[in-house]
Amino acid sequence: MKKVIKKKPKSRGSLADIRKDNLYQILTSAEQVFAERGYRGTTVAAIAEAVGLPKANILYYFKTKEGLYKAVINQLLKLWMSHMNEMSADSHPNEALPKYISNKIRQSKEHPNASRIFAAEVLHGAHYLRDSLQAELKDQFDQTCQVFDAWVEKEWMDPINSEHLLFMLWSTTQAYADHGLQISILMGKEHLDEDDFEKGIKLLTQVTLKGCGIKPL
Amino acid sequence: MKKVIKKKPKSRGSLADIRKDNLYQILTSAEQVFAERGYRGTTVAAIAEAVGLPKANILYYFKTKEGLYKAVINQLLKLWMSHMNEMSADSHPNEALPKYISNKIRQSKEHPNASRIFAAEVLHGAHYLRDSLQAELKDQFDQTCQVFDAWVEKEWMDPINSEHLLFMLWSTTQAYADHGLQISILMGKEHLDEDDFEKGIKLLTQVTLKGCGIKPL
DNA sequence: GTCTATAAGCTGATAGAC
DNA sequence: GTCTATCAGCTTATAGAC
Repeated sequence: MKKVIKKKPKSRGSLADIRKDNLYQILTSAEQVFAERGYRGTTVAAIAEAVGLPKANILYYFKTKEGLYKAVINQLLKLWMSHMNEMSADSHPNEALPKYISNKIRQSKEHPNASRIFAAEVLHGAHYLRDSLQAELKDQFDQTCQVFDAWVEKEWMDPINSEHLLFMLWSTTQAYADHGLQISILMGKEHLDEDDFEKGIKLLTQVTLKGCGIKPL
Repeated sequence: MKKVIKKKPKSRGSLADIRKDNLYQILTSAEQVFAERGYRGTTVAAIAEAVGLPKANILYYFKTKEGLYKAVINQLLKLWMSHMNEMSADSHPNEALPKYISNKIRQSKEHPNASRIFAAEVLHGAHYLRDSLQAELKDQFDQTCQVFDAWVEKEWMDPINSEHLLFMLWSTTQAYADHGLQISILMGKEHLDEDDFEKGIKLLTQVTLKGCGIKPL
């Protein structure tokens, strides 16, 4: 409830270093708190406490709560899209798809907050993300669908609906972040462990490859 | 911004009827608003406006905002679980699985708000749903996993991890509610139409059945 | 750059007239 | 049962001393 520790590690640092360091720490803590409580449920005071700075200091670096939130989600979209362009028309699906599934699930493990904030955004109308979705993400989406269609054309996989296949890949892999709590509760665990993520990767790869008629390596 | 219409259709109704009718309308409108804005983003005033009643009237029927929210999510869990017990050990997967997938996606179409509120709950810690998840849902989950294992035992499907298969079914079918906005944006549409849901059902059924090695009918 | 104190506005909840 | 008026508390954001 109360700030326990106020840290002042400003030794050695120039002003620019302090600024950079503070910005980084604020963004990191804000990501955490926004993911846990959602935009409206998050108070600037809670972020300040997580960082270990007074409230006014947060608003010194980011003029408004909304500005801080936008800064956070702009980082996230890049991260979220980062593995998609690894799938290209000349890569073979029996290699590219397992790699994509594995990368996305590992991302759900390493950066669950990115996925969660993103999911909450979409769930509640994507007010701050709509433009980015229509621009950057739509581009990536169309390109990846064309890759799938090319794979079908070459008879490397069964005729499938490329758009819905991509929706399937997204929802199944993100589930390990967005529904991670539900999954761990149903498995009777406190947290998902490495073994759970590996089993998820294995099942999704198995079902997806065989389900799309892709011959294994 | 302002209440446009104040409706008073209390003609003919007894007091009990009025009460029942108001309770129903409040719960319905509240579900809508909670789904759109989340728990913290929802104000009692917004619900009141949606129903067409003064704010104090909402709080007359439901003592607190939290109480109203709990009433809403308790309805949802029942709805959310409603199709799972249609899969039994003696039903054959080539019939039961397509039916389940179809039912769940149709539910995402007919009752997207149920799925969205549920998703937001889990996303932000399941504070109001945790007990129900550990009790009722866990029971259903374990039973359904046993059904899957029985199917594997009878060699009606490939050896698969039953737990993660169920997570896959949930996330893919719910996506048409939870990520519906994202999907429609990427497809360049205002809303998903019947054709989109049918294509989703077709792809998921195709990939899941073949991916699990289930012989078609 | 840092931080305390405070202003300004919103929100859940209640009192009390009808 | 219905509804207006209002209170008490919280939250964002700013002013201004250091």
